This record gives sequence, C-alpha cells and structure tokens, in this order.
Amino acid sequence: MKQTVTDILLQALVRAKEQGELKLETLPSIALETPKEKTHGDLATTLALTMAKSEGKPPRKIAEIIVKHLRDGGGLLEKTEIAGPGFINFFLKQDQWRQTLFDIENEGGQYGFPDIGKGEKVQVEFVSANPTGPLHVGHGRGAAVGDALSNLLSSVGYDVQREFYINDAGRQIRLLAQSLHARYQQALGHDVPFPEDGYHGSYVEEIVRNFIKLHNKKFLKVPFDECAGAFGDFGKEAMLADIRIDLDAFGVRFDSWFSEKGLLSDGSVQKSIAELKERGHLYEQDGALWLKSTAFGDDKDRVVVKKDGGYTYLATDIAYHRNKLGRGFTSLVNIWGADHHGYIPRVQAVIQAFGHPKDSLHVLLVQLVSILRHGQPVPMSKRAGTFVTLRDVVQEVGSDAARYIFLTRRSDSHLDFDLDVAKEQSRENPVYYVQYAHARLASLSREAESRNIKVPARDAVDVTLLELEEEQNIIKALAKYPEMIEEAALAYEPHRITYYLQDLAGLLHNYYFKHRVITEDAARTGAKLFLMKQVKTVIQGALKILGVNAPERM
RNA sequence: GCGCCCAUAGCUCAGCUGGAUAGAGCAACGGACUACGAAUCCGUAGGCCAGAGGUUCGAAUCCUCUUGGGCGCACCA
Repeated sequence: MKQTVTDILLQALVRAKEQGELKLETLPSIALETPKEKTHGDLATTLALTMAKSEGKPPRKIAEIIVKHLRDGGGLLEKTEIAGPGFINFFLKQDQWRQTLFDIENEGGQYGFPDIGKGEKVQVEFVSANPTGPLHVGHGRGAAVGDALSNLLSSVGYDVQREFYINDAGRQIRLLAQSLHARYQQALGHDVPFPEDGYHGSYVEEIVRNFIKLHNKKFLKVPFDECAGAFGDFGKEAMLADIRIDLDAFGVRFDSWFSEKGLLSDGSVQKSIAELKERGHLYEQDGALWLKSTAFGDDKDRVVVKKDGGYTYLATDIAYHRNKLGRGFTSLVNIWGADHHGYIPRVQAVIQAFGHPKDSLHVLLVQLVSILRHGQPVPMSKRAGTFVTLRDVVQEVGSDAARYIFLTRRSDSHLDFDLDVAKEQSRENPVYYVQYAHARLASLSREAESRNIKVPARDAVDVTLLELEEEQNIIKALAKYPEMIEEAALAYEPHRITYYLQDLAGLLHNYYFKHRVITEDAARTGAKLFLMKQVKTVIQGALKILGVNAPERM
C-alpha cells in the first residue's frame, strides 16, 4: 500500500519534470509516514519540504505542483490535500484498509512477515554465560532478547543459528575447580581455606556432593594441580547441565554450543594468529605480540600473546570470530552485557582485520536488571552469592511474564523487574493485558460456536459493514503490523513488538467494551467475527515471536 | 585523565533513522458490570523533553559545550 503511493508520487515527479515545472536534478528519496493525527490523513509525505531548497521554491508551491500531477490509476486514494508548511496528506479509500483483513485471512500465521532475509545466514550468539555458576536474571534478559530476535529474524526469512559460546578455557574454570576442591576437602573433614575470590554459592557444595558420590575419597590426597582438570571438567559439565535446564524451562534452545577450549586444542588460535600476521595486522613489542587494532578505530592496540607466551582472552576471541566468519554468515549478532561495551571496538577491529566489513558484526548490549520486591530493590552481590537466579524468577512469576517483561524495554536501557507486578494479574502487568485480549477473543469464538454462529469465509463476508471508528482503528493497526515487524527486524529491536501488542490489545479492549460483536444482525456479526479472527491471528503470531504463550483461557 | 551509554509527566518508560498539538502504563482524582470474560473500559489532571548555544522551512531526535548519573579504560577472563 505504502509502495503503491510511493510509486504514484514518483510518477508525478517524473511528469512534473517533463513539463519543466520541477528541476529535479537528483531524484529525492520518498519518505512516507503515518501521521499521528487522524485529520492528517492515512499517509503523509514531507517531500515538498525537503525539496524546497534544491528547487528554490516555497514548499507549498512544490506541493501544489506534485499534487497536480498525481495520477491515481488504481483508485486507491480518497483524497489528497496539502497542509501546514507543505505536507502532502493522503486519505486512502476504505477498501484499501479492509483489504488487510483478507491478507491476514489468506496468509494466516505468515501475515506480517515479509521475506527480507532471503535465506541469508545470520548467527545470533547470546547468553554465553561462564559455566561457573547458575544463570542470573541478567542472563535471562539476554536469553529473552536473543531468542526473540532470533525468532523475529527467522520469521522474516533469515537462516538463523543460535549459538552459546562456552567460556571453558580460562581462569574462571580454574577458580571453579579450586572452589570445588576446597569444598571437597572440607566435606571430607579437612579444614582447608577457601580460595579468596572463589565461588561461594551453595551450588558449589551441591556439585561436590555429586562428585563425592561418584569418586568418593579418590582425590583426597591428590595435590590440586594434578586433579584440577577432574574438578574443573566435572564442575563445568554440572553447570552446563544446569544452565540447559534453566534455558529449557525458559523456552530457549540453542542450535549450537561452541567451546572456547576447543579453539585452543585444535590449533585454531595458532592458525588465526598466523593469518593475522600474514595480513600484517600483528607486531611484536616488549616481548609481546600485539594486534594493531588502532588501524580500525580502536583507541589502543591490544596484546594477543603475552610476554610469558600465554594467550589473552582476545586471542581466543580472534579465533572464535574467524571461525564464525568462516561458517558463511553474512551477519553476526553478539548479545553482550552492557559492561562489555568497551570491548566492541576491539572485536570489530578483529572482524576488519580478517577483511570483513565492520558492520558484519552487530553487538547488542543488554543492560543490567534490578529486581524489586514490594517496590524495593533486592540487593544482589555476586561475591556474597546472593544474586537472584533466573530459575528463581521463572519459578516465581512464570516464563511468560518474565520473557515479556524482559522485552518491554530497549535492551540497552536499565530494567526494573518488579516481582510483585510480574505476578499481578491486571493492566499493570503488560503480559496479562495482552494475553487477556487473546483469551477474550478465544472466549468470544467459543461463545459464537455455542450459539452456532460461524465465522464467515472470505467470500461470504461483507467487510464494508465494519464502519465503526473503533473498527477502523483496529484495521489500521493490523495494517501497520508488517511495517512494524520489518522495522523491528532491521533495527534488531524486538521490544517494539511488545509496544505494538499493548497498543493493539488496548484497541481491542476498548472496542470490545463499547460494542457487542454478536448481535441479531447476522451480516454484521459475521463481519465482526471475521475482524476478531484476524486480530487473534496477529496477536498470536506476535506473541510467538516473543516466545510467550497465547492462551485460549486464563 | 580518556572513551562509550543515558537524562522525556510524581514513578517506570515509548517516541518509528529531523516533521504537524511530545505519547503509554502506574500512582492521584472522578466515573462504567441486567448482555459475548470488569484480569476490562471511559474521563480529569500532570511537561521549559537536564541546561546553554548551533545546524534549517522544522529539533526530544543531528553538532558543540556545561551539569548530573551508569559503565568501561589489563600482557584478567
């Protein structure tokens, strides 16, 4: 619809040029928007305003010229008017709007998902928590955002892979091993000190209990350095199993679990470094090997191989991103905690050092989540082991509420997660507000069915009977859905879907409260049921992207 | 000290890559259940978009500075 109007405008411009009324040295890009104010029409363009300078004419004058040359072959437009300083407002014929109802009827769950990806391979890497402790709410937010984004991208035609990067190589795992070792000794009666910055959570003791069941006192007299691997591996596997359980309960599944350790053991790191050396992006200084990342906009160069011969974290990340690029993704999306933002220029430098454009990597930052109870923040400290886990939250408020609330903000803004609100079953809780709209519609169709009233088929419905203002509003909202989806996908902003849903649910509730759907008027009832059916389809599809259930009953 | 992000109603936040009179929810106040689900709806009030300059037909949006917050600045992971 938007495209058609754009075409009409373009043709008008061409005609105006032919008749010498406009200079049109460069063809302007035509931006159409939907005005907030209804009296400003259904679509509007600022074309005349933007052209004013290059044409050397007052914008209203230009608008008049354009409008004069408009030819609406398809009978799309009801009227066109010039307003304000030179806006051109288009009023569409009602049929145009109503057509969207048939579009939804025809396309069903596919409605609103244009194929913009065209099968391009995209990878979304998210959560990637260290397997040294349970997932906390911050990870949950990352999981919700990553999963919804993946759903969104794959719905618009991208071939999406979801990957979890396992940081299983470094000091963290060693620290976990030390913590386990200490608890192991303690559990078996040896009073050994607990490592200074070890993991204090009670889950460590639980892992140790399982360890003892398996190995008994086998490692009691073994020096730590000789059994670090055994403890580390056991701990890692236990934590990963735990993480999978939590993610599963949260409805998040990964296509791929990628181990950092593997990059070291299979020689990838060495190969990557060799390649960068060949490309001339590495140099030696002070006994260390540096990446010349400043060449790509980083504010300082970074060490890759330390003086002592050890690799930095960047070294494995170089290998990891080289590996990703080698898998043929045209676009990589990394979802990171916001505290890693300083790391972005470094990794983008890596991408470019391998000869890929900077923007083939998109880093989405996810801000921290503060948990509130009764409006008061719940204190969290990782050191003291008192952080709120994702498991706790999902158990308390449910997966739907948690996921939805995680997606009610832009990912890079702080989020206050109030447990009491999340459990509340009212308008204050956006999940219920939207789910209730869906359940209401389900209830409505049950009601219609019980009265033996059927939703009419597409060729048996008279949608011109949908004349009420509230019905128009709903239809327009439905027509805007594909646009919203496309924008959300291109901007990597799944939160837009929650806002859209709240808006649509609001329109539905408003309408539903004011007007009866099922009446004595059979034709009108049919048209309304048809409309309601399409609303339900859209709500259901949007919730599916978010990974939230669309209940038939609540 | 350098860099990144943020500042919008009392609170929590949207604001669609510069558009027309800045929007929701909560809280406050006042209303609506003899009909398909009141887990809902309607109304009122609430703003110098942190401040100051600039860019232009037009700025919450872009640029500069100031103030006030958050976070990064390792041969840690």
